[in-house]
Amino acid sequence: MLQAENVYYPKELTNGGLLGSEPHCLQGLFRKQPVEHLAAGQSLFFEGDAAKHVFEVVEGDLRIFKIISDGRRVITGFLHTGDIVGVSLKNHYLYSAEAITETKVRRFSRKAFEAEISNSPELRPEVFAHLCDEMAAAQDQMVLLSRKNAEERVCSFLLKQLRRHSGCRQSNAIVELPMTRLDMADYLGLTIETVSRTMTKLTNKGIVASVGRHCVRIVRYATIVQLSGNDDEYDGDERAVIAYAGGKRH
Amino acid sequence: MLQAENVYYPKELTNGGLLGSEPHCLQGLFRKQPVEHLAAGQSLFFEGDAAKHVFEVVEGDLRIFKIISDGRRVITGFLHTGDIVGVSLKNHYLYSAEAITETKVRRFSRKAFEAEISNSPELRPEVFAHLCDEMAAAQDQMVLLSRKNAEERVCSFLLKQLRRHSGCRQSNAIVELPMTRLDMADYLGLTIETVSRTMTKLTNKGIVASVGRHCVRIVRYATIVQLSGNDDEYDGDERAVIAYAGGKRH
DNA sequence: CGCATGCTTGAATTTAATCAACCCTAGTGG
DNA sequence: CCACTAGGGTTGATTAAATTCAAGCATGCG
Repeated sequence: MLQAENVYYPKELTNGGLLGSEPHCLQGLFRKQPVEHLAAGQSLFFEGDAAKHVFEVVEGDLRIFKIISDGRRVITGFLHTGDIVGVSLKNHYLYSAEAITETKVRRFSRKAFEAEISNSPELRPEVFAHLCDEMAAAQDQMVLLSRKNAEERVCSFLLKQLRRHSGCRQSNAIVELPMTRLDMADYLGLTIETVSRTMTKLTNKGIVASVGRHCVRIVRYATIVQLSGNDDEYDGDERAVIAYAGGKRH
Repeated sequence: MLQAENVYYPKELTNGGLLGSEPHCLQGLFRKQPVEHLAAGQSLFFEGDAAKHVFEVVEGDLRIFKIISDGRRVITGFLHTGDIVGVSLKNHYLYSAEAITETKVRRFSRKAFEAEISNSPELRPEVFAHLCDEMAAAQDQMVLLSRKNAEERVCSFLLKQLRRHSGCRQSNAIVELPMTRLDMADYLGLTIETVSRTMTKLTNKGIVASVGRHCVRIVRYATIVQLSGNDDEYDGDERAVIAYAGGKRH
């Protein structure tokens, strides 16, 4: 089921184990754990499995997904270097995780993880912030899936990828898309054909430029922001309140 | 902006204030707070506002929503008696909250709330569980919005409402729908017309029976479960693993 | 080279959205 | 008490967007 069954696990660190070197960030907890390798396509865990570990992505990309009754797949998120997965759940994983590219992860027992957290007033706010970010992302995704058309979805996605990797917001930035078109489709609630057509359209309009299959250059950043349907101009503290009246219906 | 500006707020309770009567559940924290009344349609807080309070719904129903650029509204959830709102965020509310029916709430300062939490090893797991539930609900909603058709959405919604109020899962149960059809539509990512048509269809097929505008009787529970597209038969610990192959495409 | 996989493109179909009309009910006021 | 009204809800006809079905293209790998 899980790979890496032959990896050696050192005795799990309890809070005692970190005396004198208390980590000040979540990633720090994983520092001493051995790195495990996942080949592209390999599963890290499955929806419904007992949630025994929390993971840090050391390098690579994964998809997080759920499968419903008749085989339809919904990707609820992608993970990248530095991300942590497995915090926001109780006893069982709510979703499956699978490597997209070759990937390196570190794991930490949830039990020990929770012990560390509850004993560290330093770390607790960080976990809380992590959960809030996850929640905010989920809400944005609900907005996207609920009310955005294909073009808006794809543009939102490109921006998200852009901001994740580089903090860079300029035109001419390069966005990596390690996942397949099917992954994108299952994340955006579209079909592979619609994603493809939309990408082509953006390319033809000169808004992005294709750089091979898994890479895109942002040509007109401002246009993408506009097409994404997020009022992203205002992402500071103050936010314009927009009345709910007479807008586009859907 | 907010109503109840003329309500008297007692000095906010810090952890000291609860000596000798430490609450063992989140709702307990609010016990001493005054009850505020909201008329139907009144706002509790707005997306983007500084998140100064956490709220407990004492009685009534609210909608939680976001508005995007051109006025499109997305309802990300409904709140009912006993629910707590405002936990999973950092400095600003991520959404607006509005009373659907006449509603009573209690508020608690976030600062004091967080102090209580971080000083109570009893309460912390409860907050954590709350966040996990919120997260799980968000994921289910993403699945619904991403891959379910109108009928599946409406059936999923009816089941959710049914389970929320009564734990009752039988046929012939009555489901209250205090919200309008527009609320349902904006929650389910549909239009009001599609919601209406779908409800009519379910009624004509004898699966539900209409009991006035805001009420429905579940006639064939099993059928609704089936139509909801959730593999809800298995909600114990073990879960069937379903291969991702050859299912309905969308 | 030849195959497989992933991606693109085109045409037909389907679902839900849109546009438009009408109905029902609760609440108001004469 | 009844008529009127406004808001919410339903229903029908038409349209639009995305899906589905189908074919072909590109890239990478044995």
